[in-house]
Amino acid sequence: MSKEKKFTRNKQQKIDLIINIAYDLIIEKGYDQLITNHIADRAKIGIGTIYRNFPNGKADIMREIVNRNRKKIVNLDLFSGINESKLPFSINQTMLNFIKFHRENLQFHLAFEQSYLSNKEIFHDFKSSVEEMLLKLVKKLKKNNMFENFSEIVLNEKLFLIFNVVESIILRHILIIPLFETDEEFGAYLTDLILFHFSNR
Amino acid sequence: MSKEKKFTRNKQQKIDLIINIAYDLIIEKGYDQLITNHIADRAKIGIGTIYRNFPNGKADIMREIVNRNRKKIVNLDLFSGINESKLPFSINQTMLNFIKFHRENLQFHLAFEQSYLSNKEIFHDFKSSVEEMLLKLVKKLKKNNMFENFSEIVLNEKLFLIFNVVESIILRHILIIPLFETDEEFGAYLTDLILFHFSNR
Amino acid sequence: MSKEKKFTRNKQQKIDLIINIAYDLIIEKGYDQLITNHIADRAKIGIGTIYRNFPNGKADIMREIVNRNRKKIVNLDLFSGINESKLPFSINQTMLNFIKFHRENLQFHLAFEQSYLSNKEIFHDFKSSVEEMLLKLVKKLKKNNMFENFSEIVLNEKLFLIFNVVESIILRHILIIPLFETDEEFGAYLTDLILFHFSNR
Amino acid sequence: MSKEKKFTRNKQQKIDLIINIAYDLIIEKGYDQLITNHIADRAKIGIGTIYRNFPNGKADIMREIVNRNRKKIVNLDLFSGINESKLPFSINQTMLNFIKFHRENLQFHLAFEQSYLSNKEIFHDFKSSVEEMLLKLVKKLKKNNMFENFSEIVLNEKLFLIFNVVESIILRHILIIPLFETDEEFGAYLTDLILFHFSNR
DNA sequence: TATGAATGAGGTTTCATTCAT
DNA sequence: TATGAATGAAACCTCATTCAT
Repeated sequence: MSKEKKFTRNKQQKIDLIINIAYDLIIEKGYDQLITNHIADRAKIGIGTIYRNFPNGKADIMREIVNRNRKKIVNLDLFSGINESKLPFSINQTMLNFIKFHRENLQFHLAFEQSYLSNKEIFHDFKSSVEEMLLKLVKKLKKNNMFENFSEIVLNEKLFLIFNVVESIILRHILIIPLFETDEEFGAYLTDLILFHFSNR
Repeated sequence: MSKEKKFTRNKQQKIDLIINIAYDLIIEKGYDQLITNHIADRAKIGIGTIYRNFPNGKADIMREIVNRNRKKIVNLDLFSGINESKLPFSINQTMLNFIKFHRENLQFHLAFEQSYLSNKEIFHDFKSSVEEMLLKLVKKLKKNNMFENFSEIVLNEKLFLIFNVVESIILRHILIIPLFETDEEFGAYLTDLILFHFSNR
Repeated sequence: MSKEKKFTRNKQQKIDLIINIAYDLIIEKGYDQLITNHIADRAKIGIGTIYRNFPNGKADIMREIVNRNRKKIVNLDLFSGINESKLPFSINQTMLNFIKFHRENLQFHLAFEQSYLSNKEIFHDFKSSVEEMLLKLVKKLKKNNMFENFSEIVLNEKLFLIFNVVESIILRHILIIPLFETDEEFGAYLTDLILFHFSNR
Repeated sequence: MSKEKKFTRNKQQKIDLIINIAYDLIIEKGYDQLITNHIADRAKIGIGTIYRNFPNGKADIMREIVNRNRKKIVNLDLFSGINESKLPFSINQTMLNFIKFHRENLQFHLAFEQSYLSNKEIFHDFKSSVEEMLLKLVKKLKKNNMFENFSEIVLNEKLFLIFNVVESIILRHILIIPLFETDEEFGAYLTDLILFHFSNR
């Protein structure tokens, strides 16, 4: 097979290209500087091709980006390392990872916030994402015989609350106002906070 | 009764008018739909008047709006009702007010978030606002002989953390994903959360 | 017969149209009254088309106009009729043509001056134009065995000086202050002046 | 008389202030960047005061600037040093001064050209200036018994031509395209050129 | 199906001039 | 008479979207 061989990219490849380039541009410049023409230029495709594949332009593209990158926004997988037998330690580890994870995906998170502030629809996908991932997480924990004193429903509720609380605090810390001087302190605080949720409340 | 005059001369009045109309427009349409020409049209003033008073247009206007409406964003006054002798109750009241307050100022908060995501400068004012108000709050509580087992510095730190944590959770609940079904439940949760911060941590 | 079409697609045609209309407008109103919107209006094209083809607007357009009309500014071809065997006469003819040429292109010359007084870049093209045309002229004269007592380099230098001197005097005469009452007198003076440059200097 | 004493500037002082500041601004930024509001700002007077004294704004101001600075544009005084008994030398000196003079007033000359290209009226004053100064110069030379073989009228005509020719060449050299490598060469050339005008022509 | 030239509404900003105070 | 706030036409330019090819 010669490397010279040029093949016309098929539909799916074009879509992938558009999404990837749009993602890069968002990280580089932010959501409000995401210009459809720039995407076409950098992807070396016609602007028409973008509109053929994403009839509502920018909004559709962002929606697809969010769908493909849910894990960069939500990622409940990180919580699956929690181990009841060594709770504080495993939670602490999880939190440190969670903080790190948010720091790494800072730009994307910013863009995501920007986009859903002006386009609520993007948010639907996010919500169902959280619910779906949470369900999986609970199933997994239960399979590992964790938190047997909580019913599946209660565990689901608890984790849902914890996830949202922890995430909003981390985002505030990273995006808005630093609340702790080191990640270690911050992680310790979040660990305490989670344990508080599992206490007699 | 004055005749039809081509010009009306009152700088401060014009500035106020611009700010008020811009505020209304933001509430109605959001920050990215805040258009200088629309402000001028609705205020029935020349577009030049806006740029005379706000040389950087939209950015300057938003900054001034934020400055004038800090209390709609931060408002730590609400916390001054906390009474150590009947802590749970007074905190609960405070939280209910705090939730209500955020719900009332939802649109503005949204606009504020939108604006500082694309214009970091606006944020400086917010930060110093928080710090300043916090200082006042601590002084007031101390004067009323509250929390005597905490030094002023420690109390300041604690309240800073509590404020940010509570606020980010409330905003997530209101703007993004509802975490509780009723405000009473939510208030109760936040109360517990605050008490946790005052426990042996 | 084509139906009414919303878009007409012919990049080069559009570019030519823009340039031609801009040229006309410059002749009519001068460089500082050349407004991108006016060009679009008169050409019945969208303003965006102008900015697509000339990203820096007016400056780019003027630059292209100057490039396309170099001969209306410089035109050393006129000098190629110089015949050493009947020098005074051929020079005189050349000068009369040169004067006439400048009078015909007066408005454009004015616009050109206006434009390069506020936009030095436009000038680069002019300079290289002069040099290039001069080189061609010298080659041509040499091929016709003219001015054999001057080396190519010396002839080039002499003609460069003569061209600039003559041109600046003609422009002063036409644009600023009339120096002679008739073109014949003026032509005779310029002829003498050129001969002076070919004398023992 | 106390230095504290504040006196209201009278009309003439205001006019002078406006003219001086406008002149400075022109030198700094060029004619098309001369903004009436900037003049008022820098002069610390109201914009209304400018329009009271110069009802046609910018145009009137430039006209007055030109009137007051004729000598920076024309300055035939420089020619009064010409001495028939040592003609080449005195002309050469004059030319070197003339070149230097133009170089020093380059910015102003540029602004002057810019202004009269878009406002021909400014030019009237210039023309009469040249004529008037020329008349004085001729009278002076005659009084010193110079050029006795030319009638006053002829001398006037000759000097008028010489002045315009020399000036246009110098301006081309300085503003547009350098014609000589050193001022000495340039001065020598101009000297020859002037002598040519005084020869049997 | 892919292209990208063309569109033009809509945004920002400037600045000469007017006129109420 | 001096002021400078106010004006607003008019300039600039952007970019999501359409559609002829």
